[in-house]
Amino acid sequence: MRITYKGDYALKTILDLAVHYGDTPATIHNLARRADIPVKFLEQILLDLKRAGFVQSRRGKVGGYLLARRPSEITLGEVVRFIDGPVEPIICVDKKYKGCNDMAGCVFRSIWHKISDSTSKIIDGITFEDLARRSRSLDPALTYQI
Amino acid sequence: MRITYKGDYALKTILDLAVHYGDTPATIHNLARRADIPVKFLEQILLDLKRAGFVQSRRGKVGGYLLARRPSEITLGEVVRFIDGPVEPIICVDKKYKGCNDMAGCVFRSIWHKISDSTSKIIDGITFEDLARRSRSLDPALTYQI
DNA sequence: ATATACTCTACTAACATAATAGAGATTATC
DNA sequence: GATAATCTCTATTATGTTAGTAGAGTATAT
Repeated sequence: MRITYKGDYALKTILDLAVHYGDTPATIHNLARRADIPVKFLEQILLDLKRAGFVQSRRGKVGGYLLARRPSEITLGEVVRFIDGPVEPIICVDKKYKGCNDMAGCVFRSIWHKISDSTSKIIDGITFEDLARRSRSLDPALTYQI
Repeated sequence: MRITYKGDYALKTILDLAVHYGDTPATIHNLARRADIPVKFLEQILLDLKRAGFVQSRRGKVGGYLLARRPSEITLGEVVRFIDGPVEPIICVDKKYKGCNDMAGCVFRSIWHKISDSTSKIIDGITFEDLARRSRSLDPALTYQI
């Protein structure tokens, strides 16, 4: 698994929305500014996240983005997989992968599987409620921020 | 961490050399054929592995490649890191990474660190002697193969 | 000598990443 | 109903990485 800029930006944005869950919608502009993300890039990312059901939007004045689900119901793993793909270190299961002509006899497969497993255990056990709580305790100012 | 074709090929090749450790040198041609790797691509990979001290070569007739160290002294992690780079899922420590303006307040960092740790524990605890043994037990024919 | 093998540098096609650009659609408010 | 603020959507582009390919050169056992 590799987290790209896009993934990094998506996670930071969802965390921002989780920290401010219950508030008025956050505009792309503000989300971009707070996390230092190029506005036009974040536009696209938010559209993706919206189509996937992570966030919802409101148009027009007083518009912006909100989480579509409660922070406690969005895991880190879900978002990572949606943006950056499977956690497997190598896609030798995939039909497209030409490098594996000997699935049964491959001693590496069980190792890659073990790595996927341990990674999944970590990212699937963390929700954005957890992350928002940690974030608030690192910087209590966030709790009152509009 | 993502294993590329290059990494996959390097691991398979070193495993092949480990399984046949003590034999006469294996030619690029044979190594490539046995693992279904493009010959010219494997040439480059083996030169890299040689420069890094994993393998040694002999030129001319009866030439080929041998492991430069005992299989028990080469870990999976060493080879993976050499070919495919660090195991960290995101290089937010790196100076080049522009996405992190808030190292101290980032709740994700400890998570990425945890993932690197668990991955490292797996790949650094496995040597090519282990892998060769597993490989032989999966396909006993390999033990006697020239 | 010669065949067999490794050595080295350069080049390239395809794809992924990280944006940027610009026109369009919706809505609160005056 | 005009306007400003905001989201929506498609296209384009620059850069880097990956996965090779090409070809000329060097060493050595026989």
